[in-house]
Amino acid sequence: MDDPPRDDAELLAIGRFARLCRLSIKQLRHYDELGLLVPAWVDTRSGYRYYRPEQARVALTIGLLRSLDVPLADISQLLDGAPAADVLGKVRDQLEAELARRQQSLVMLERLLADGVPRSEVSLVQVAPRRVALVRDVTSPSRIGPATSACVRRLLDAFVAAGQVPGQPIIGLFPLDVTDELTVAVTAGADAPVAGTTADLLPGGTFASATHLGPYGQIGLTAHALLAWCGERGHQPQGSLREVYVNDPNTTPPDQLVTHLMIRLEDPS
Amino acid sequence: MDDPPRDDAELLAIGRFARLCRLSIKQLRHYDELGLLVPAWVDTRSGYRYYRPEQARVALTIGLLRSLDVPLADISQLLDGAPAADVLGKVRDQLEAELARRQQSLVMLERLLADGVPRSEVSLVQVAPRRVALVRDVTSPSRIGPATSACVRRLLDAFVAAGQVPGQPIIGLFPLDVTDELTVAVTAGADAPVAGTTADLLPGGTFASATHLGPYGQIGLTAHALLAWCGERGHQPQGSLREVYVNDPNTTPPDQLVTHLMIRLEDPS
DNA sequence: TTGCTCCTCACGTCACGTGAGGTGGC
DNA sequence: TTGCTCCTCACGTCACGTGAGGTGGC
Repeated sequence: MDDPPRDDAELLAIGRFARLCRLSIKQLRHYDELGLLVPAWVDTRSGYRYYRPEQARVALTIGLLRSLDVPLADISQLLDGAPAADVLGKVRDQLEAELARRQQSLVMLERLLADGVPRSEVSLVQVAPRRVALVRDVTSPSRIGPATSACVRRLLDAFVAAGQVPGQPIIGLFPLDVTDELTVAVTAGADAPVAGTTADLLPGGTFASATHLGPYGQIGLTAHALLAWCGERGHQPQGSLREVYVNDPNTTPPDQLVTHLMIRLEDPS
Repeated sequence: MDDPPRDDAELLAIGRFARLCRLSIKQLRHYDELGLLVPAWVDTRSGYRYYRPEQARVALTIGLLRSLDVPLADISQLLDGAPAADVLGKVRDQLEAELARRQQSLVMLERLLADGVPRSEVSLVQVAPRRVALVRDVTSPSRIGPATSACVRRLLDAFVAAGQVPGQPIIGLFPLDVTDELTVAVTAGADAPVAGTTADLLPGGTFASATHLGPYGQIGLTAHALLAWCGERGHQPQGSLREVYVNDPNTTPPDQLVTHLMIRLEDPS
């Protein structure tokens, strides 16, 4: 296998082939190492790589997919004959999720640019335990918004179906740890069990509380201020972050939505 | 400086501080190394890092900015007192550009999912040299679309102002090498010079030609097919990629736009 | 003392870009 | 032969995560 193939007049050294395919020499060497695009012939004594013109199509396809940020591992699967619908479908879904996240980041950045890092007023409040009907969902960080509104709808529907009236206000519960998978829950006051919901008891105690004014998408900023307040004082927040929804987002413009954010502090010992 | 500060009752070991700030221990150590967030005191014999509760606010701010993908170098500048408008403004602009690029990638991916990697029909055509009036602009890859339409407008305006009629069709010229900064040009036939434009002569010769049907944003796919055709045959494309605009995008729906893509091949020797 | 916490390396990630230092090909 | 092309390391990028192996603190 040390002999060049017969029609070696057609063979191109890596530099010419790279120009033909608009790839860098380093890229071609990298794709060779990965077995993604192996030269038609390699001179064993010099190590020189030689390509065939027909390999240009694959090379250009790799370049096209890379320009769309498709990872090499996925390109590899495609070239190995994996169904494009599966591989590219997955890539598209990931890209969509990433885009949604970045859009949110952009909105947050604009707000930070306009108002700076927030320093909301924080107060300590005593809260009594509360019997509630609860509905929950497991979701990803980027889908907190939709998942929460879906929970609210399910909760209110359950009250209607049961012929009961939800106790105001509606309160959302969110874990403080940021993980890939998190559980959001939405509650409303209920003295008797409500079918299709879980009966739960929200613990009382001392809470740190800050008020967020504006769209739900920016609650993170006020949560940051609240956590900073707790941290500065050495308080270790307990349990989950509570969001007390003061208005109905269906009838209130986003800029005027009022939400109380609350975190329970450890019991004094 | 080896003694702990007086009020060491307030000092927190890295683990407690990390939980307080929702950062990982590894992150805190990293920020220490970078000088971004230095512990209030470090035990020189054990190497243990100790933080003060008041440092939680800075730590949380770093976490907030990181969750928006602000690079540590920019966060560092912000903490050093650089104007937020400058630093975050730059970050926002970069994010916007990145978002636009990803949006385009998403559209391309959808099209690839629907139709697969394109294999357009390619033909060889002889083209005569052509006297043209030319308008050009230097832009970035992500702004090719807007930059091109701006050139078309400037070109047509120049013809109107000069009281001359542009020779059909309008042809765009694009470099084949992908770089950060590229020059796009738009031309229309003109026998006499037109004020506000450059007189130029488009060379004739043998061209490989493929026809793109659909929105301009997806011309890249047909260009890929055309380059693949050339590459397979070992043709080294010369000069720039020509786009011959057959329709007026103001009166034709994007899905029905017809564009001929042409690349000049080397002269037979 | 037992565990738990913390420490410092060192390596991996992803897809290359950028030299350094040397040799092969025409 | 002169240059030009190509070669193989090796290191850097960015912000950490993940062990390995060991020690300090209460």
